[in-house]
Amino acid sequence: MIEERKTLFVDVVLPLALPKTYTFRVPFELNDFIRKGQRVIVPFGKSKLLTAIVKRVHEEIPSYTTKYVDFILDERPVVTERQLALWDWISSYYMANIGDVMTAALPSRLKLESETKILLNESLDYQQIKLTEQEVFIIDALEVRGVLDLKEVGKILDRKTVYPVVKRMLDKDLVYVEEELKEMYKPKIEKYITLEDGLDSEEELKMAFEKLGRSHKQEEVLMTFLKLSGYGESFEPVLKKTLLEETGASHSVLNGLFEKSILKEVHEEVGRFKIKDTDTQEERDLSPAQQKAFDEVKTSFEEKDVCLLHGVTGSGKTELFVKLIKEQIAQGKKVLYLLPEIALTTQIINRLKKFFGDKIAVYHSRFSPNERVEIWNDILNEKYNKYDVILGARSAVFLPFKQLGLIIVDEEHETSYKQHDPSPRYHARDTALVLAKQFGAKVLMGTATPAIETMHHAEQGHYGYVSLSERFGGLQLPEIQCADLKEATAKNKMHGIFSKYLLDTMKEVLEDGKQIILFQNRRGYAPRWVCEMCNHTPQCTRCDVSLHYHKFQHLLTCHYCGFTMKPPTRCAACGSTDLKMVGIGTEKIEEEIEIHLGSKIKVQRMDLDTTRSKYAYQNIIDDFENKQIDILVGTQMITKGLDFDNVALVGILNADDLLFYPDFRAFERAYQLMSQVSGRAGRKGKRGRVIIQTYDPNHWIIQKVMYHDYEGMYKQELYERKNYQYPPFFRMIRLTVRHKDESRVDKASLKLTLKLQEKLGNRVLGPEYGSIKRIRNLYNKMITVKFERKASPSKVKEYISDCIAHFSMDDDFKSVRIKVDVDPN
DNA sequence: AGCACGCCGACT
DNA sequence: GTCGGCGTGCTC
Repeated sequence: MIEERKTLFVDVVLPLALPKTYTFRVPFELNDFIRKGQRVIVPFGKSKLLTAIVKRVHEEIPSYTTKYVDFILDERPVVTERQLALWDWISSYYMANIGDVMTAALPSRLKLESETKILLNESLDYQQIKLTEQEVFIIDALEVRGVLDLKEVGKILDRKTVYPVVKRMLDKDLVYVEEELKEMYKPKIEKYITLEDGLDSEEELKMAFEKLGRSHKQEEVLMTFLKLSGYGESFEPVLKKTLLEETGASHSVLNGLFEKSILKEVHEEVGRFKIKDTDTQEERDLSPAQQKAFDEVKTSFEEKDVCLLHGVTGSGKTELFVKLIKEQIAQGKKVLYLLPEIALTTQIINRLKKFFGDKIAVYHSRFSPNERVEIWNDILNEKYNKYDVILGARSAVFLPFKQLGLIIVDEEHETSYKQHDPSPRYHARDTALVLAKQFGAKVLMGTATPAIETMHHAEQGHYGYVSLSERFGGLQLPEIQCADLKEATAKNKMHGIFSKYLLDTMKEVLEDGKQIILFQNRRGYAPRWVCEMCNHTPQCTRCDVSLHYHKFQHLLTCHYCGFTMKPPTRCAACGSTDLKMVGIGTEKIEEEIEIHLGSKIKVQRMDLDTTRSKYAYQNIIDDFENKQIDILVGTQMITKGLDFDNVALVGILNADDLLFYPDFRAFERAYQLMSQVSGRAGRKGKRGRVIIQTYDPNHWIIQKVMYHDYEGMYKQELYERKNYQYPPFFRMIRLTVRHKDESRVDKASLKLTLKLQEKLGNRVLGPEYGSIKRIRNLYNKMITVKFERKASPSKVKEYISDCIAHFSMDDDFKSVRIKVDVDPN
């Protein structure tokens, strides 16, 4: 009997900014192998081959002629059905192209493209490995040319489908993809000293000392080494540089120890040893307050899927999380633990690693593509059951989970959960709710200062609500005071940027041997270069902003497009040579501290500039913890989940910058930020102090911060939101119209607004320029749509899409780009 | 996102 | 006369 062959088609998602899926025909011989969720190689456009994800397999013959699927990359799907459903949700809710969602969701290593370049793995001896004929061809070519892209590989092999070959070679580690190589060689290598292998016991170490004989220098170096490495407790290799500095010994002394096989030199990526893992920690009993909260969370989960844990800073939310996670693990379920900006939260990672050892995986965008695919695959192949807990930043919601039981959203209020720039502009907290729903999993949100929206959901009974208002160990909340800058200025009591009150308190605290954190908001007071004659400030050539001055590099830079220039010697406007620097950047604060407190005080800045490298952040934290720094000066960054024991004072240099800027969330954020910063003061023993410098000490937000009155802040703010029709009562969608021609932006945005208003009426606001009129040479105007929460969001979105489509038909506006941001921050 | 097709300025 | 500028449209 002849079985009829089926003609199969697949709808695939392409990793491009395309709104829809594309249909390809499946070659008969692949009929039995094609599966939803697999990666396939498809020809696209004139000469491109792309990695696509199969979204649907079907037999519906399209009205157009299709191309054929070139190759199936995977035996089994790499994207689960649930993930595809989540992609769809994100795509429709956030009005993003499905292709953009794929780009964001899939680790780059899973996306081979025809321009992907491969390089030889130099560390292999090819003579020793059995190679196929094709592999020999490619390796020979690579030895001559160094790099080949996949098209070139195709030419060498004289065939179109090169992926199977290349993929096998990648799997066998014969070759690397170019970006992986970059990752491999990018890390700075530093020399560390550690004990020679086999010197594990004290016995053996004793023998080593005997071997030294009368060499006092060597003995001294070894002793210092043991001290620095924390021998006996938490042993860690010591930086070679540190050891030599510390002992003042010459290199030859160290060489002596190498020769005697006592110490050895290892070359490691900077900071590699900083992550302490595997020394697991026994969990501590919960305090009565914690236990009560824990029980309440569990009770709430019996009825509701989502619970808000409102716990003041230092109340020990983490321990509670740990206990909940353990329960999930015991039931064979996995847990996703979301954090706002993972690079800033190594402390939490380390703490959790102590509890879960290597059953915890960390996933975020700073990891190399290799590491990311590894974690992806380990989660996908549940039979390995490698990880129980996934700790990650927002992109971790895209992992191929199988058995999710609980999602923890830590610091739920953080705005960095919302992806701002490339589309999809998704909110990881809200996406996590959808993800949890797919699994029937629970969501626990933890924060000391819930977002107004979240609190409102809790109040409405959509979420459970558990409060943990007692700080662990009976610690008191810090005492918060204001320094009235208006008064201080009038009475001539300002010392540069410091009020006399703050300065005096700082002196007091330092004399006491305690540490200080100074907080400076970046907004507004960035250091600039200004002409004394005409007040002109150098501007970015591509954006309508003043350039910021970086003293260290002596450069003016644009924070929007990255443009840099040397500070001019004469004013571009009037030609004067009288130029000066103004503004309080963290650099300036550093100088002022030196002026007012002397140069002996050790100050460290912590901002985007000083933490650019992968481990710089952790190094600063460590130094501060080890009391090598007296005063830590920083921006937002220092507010995030850092626990220091010795900080007696937190100073907020100018609170007004936080308060007065045009954004409906300004007050909420100011409150969150100030209480978050305040929480850094006083951990063990004494009550911490916080001094807020402001021109308006009676401002209601400042008052709420001073009295730790979240409840009051929430009520007041909710009232305002209701009055002015903002979230949580109204939904918002922001459209940005962009073009390099200013008048065209004006006309286009007006036309679009009018079109939108046809049906939405006064729910459409704008168009108006944003705070920065021009970015990267593009003028941008914003239109905001606000609509009632009870209205159908999908209908409104559909209408907006129609308006945009209709508007783009106009010849004048074809090149005008429109960006859509649903639930903008 | 690329890439080709297509219509207007400074060069041999 | 041509080379090439980037504006616009399409990709199963």
